[in-house]
Amino acid sequence: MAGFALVDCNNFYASCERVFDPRLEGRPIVVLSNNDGCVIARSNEAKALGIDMGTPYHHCRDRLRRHRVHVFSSNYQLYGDMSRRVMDTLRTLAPDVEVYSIDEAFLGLDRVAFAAPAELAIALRARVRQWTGIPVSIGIGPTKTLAKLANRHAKKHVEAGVFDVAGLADRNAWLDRFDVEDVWGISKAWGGRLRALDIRSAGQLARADPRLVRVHLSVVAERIARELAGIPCHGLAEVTPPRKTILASRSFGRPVTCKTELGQAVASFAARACRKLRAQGSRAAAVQVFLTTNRFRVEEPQYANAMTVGLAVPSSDTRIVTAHALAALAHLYRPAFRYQKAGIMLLDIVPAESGQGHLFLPTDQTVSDRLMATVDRLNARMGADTVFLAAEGVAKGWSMRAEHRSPRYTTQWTELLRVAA
DNA sequence: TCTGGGGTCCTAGGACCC
DNA sequence: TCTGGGGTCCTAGGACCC
Repeated sequence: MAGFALVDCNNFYASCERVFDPRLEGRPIVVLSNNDGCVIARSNEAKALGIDMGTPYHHCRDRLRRHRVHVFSSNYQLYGDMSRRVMDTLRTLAPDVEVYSIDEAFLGLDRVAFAAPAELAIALRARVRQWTGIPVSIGIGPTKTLAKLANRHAKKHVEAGVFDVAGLADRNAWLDRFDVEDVWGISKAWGGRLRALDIRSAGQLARADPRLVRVHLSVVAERIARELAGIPCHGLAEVTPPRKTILASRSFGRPVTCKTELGQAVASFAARACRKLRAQGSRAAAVQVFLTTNRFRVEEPQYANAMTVGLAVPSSDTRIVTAHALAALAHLYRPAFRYQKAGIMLLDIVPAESGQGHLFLPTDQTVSDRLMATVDRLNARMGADTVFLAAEGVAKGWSMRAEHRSPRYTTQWTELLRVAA
């Protein structure tokens, strides 16, 4: 049984909030981006009210209030943990799972113990719902791109939430019902260029000459066309390769002008990035620091800049990375600007064990590695920010806004769900 | 007052080498 | 008037995704 299934959690963030507060069932919900900036998730009821994805919160706040929409700040500790539970549940019935995003997974169908893919899908859907409380939709097809499209169909048009392309009598006619922009990987911009070639529907793209698509767009688009035609160009990527870049950045809850506060923010980002770096068993050989004013405030003076510094020896030591990041910040900082965002990116990432030494510097990292491992263990066990560098500061007046965050029910001892008070 | 964060891949062009 | 050819590596920018 070849092919792929795409499992996609329905309105994932909104569904996570509902799991822990069933009163929200049937009520409109939106979830905001970091810093309570934009709407990034909506329940079906909120979609029906015409709340668009990506709308700035301050543009729709009054409408949300009028319609009694329940508003949540992003709660990534909760969503990340719920995601892990969903993925673990999928693995109980499907041995080959590629976690594609926080709310999506591709399954390989070669080794599953069901007569038909749709039977597996129905069983999975029921089990995920029962074990985690999260509703999912499942699309099945001979390529990832077709499974994606099948998922879209399942979510919109199938009560059971499962759809298999193989059951179609006329796949071309089915594909013709989708706009070309509905296809995974075809954005609005590419859709426009395809329309100029008179390719308007998914079906037309599937039937187009892939070489023509390559000439006018790119090899990436060519693969999409081939996949739509049923020719697999992408396999299942079960093991996630280590990240090649690691980014940690945030918008500030209010404009920041003070160099000390910027330094504390950058130190906090460095700590987060280094934790991710160590978690995947890597070291970084370069650090980039960037900062920017608020580009939406056109009446204010604007400044954005970035600087990359190399490390003598690849490191995952928060102290070393922070020191380099702060040195870069000192070069970048200009007084008299109102900064809105800063961040750091770790680059030139290498496996920790294959670290090349330094000709003249001592490179025994045992002490550093043990210290960092201890810090990570403490923070994992006792809660984030139990131990941190003083450079991060403690007041954190620049922290992002999160005025509507629900409790972190599953990851913080102090925020467990209260059944009776 | 208020507009997210975190990734990947591909391509073009310049630097540099023989 | 004439001024090689072919390759690799790096980087910036642009495209896409959730």
